[in-house]
Amino acid sequence: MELAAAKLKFIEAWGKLGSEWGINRTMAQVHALLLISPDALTTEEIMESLSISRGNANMTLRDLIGWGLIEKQHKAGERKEYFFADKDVWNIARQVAKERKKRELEPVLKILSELSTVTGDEKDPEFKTFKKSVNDINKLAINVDKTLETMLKAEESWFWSSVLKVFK
Amino acid sequence: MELAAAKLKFIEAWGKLGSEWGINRTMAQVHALLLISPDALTTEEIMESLSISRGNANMTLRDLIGWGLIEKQHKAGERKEYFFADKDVWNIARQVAKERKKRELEPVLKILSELSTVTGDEKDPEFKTFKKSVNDINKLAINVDKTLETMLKAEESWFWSSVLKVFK
DNA sequence: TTAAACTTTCAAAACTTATTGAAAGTTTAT
DNA sequence: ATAAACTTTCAATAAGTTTTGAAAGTTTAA
Repeated sequence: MELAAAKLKFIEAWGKLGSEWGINRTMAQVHALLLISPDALTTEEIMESLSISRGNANMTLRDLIGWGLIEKQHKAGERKEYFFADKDVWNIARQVAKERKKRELEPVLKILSELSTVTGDEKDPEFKTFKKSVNDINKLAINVDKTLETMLKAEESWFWSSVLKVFK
Repeated sequence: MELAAAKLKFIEAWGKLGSEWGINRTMAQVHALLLISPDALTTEEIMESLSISRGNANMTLRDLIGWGLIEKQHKAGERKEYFFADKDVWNIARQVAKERKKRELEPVLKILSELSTVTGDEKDPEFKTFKKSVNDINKLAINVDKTLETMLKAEESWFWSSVLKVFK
């Protein structure tokens, strides 16, 4: 396969994966573009490469910075802003895990612990079923949270060797 | 908190979480409703509880069956179909992991391994950067895949005790 | 200053996805 | 066979999300 075709395919696949996981397609595509680009790119170049508008490019770049996935770079003697992506895939995974944990898992944990406090008649099947489901989900969510916490602190090789030891 | 209020809150939270993770909100809500219901419910009851149309209820229930999260139940002497959810949270987690692995991770792995075969000039920074990113993502995805594979086969308590040993 | 270079904003439009509801289809009991 | 009970389909519509692009805002150099 040609490099140019491969790049397009990668950008498309990354965009599709993103949208299946609740991440805006364009955002995933811009990220993909920067991931495979050896140099930092300008807004103009990104607009051009992906055929997107200035407004869209600007907002998407802002969001990606918010996710900690890309950074601005200034080149001496130039006014333009350049953008580049962290190329360390383990950092990327951690960054995404960190943000989703904060934005989604933590609010859910909070609600679950609130819901765990519901009181009622232990003889009522409605109450018993509710309580059991909520408690079970709560326990699972706490384990997921702990695992993510470990991942956030860990070096890649150590993390995977630990997790994959499970196969031994 | 009252049981009735807690139920509503649970359904709402589950729906929101679902939509953040690329799962249709209504589908997540119907699942939540069945999860906390001690008895199987009819389409009618589900429509009523969540104020959704018959068509929507029917399609959503079908999708949930497709995901292996709920089942139809027939009651002796009744024509109506009843639906109930598997209440084992570990089974649910495995089922979701299994489906998403199949629907999303596997296609991506396939593309990544194709993209790994791109050939080019090792001196070209464009080529080097592309290759490195694709290879690194590929390795990470393979580890994720292996971990999910283990999870799919594992008992809950064994899986988490293995994974959480990482803390020792 | 001024104006060119560049960035940000946001209302309107385009696109995507979810939902409705009525009609068609199916099954069962009589 | 018929009709009642129930389920499924799908075209139309609504709701939600993303994108555009022109105008407003900002920064820099001269």
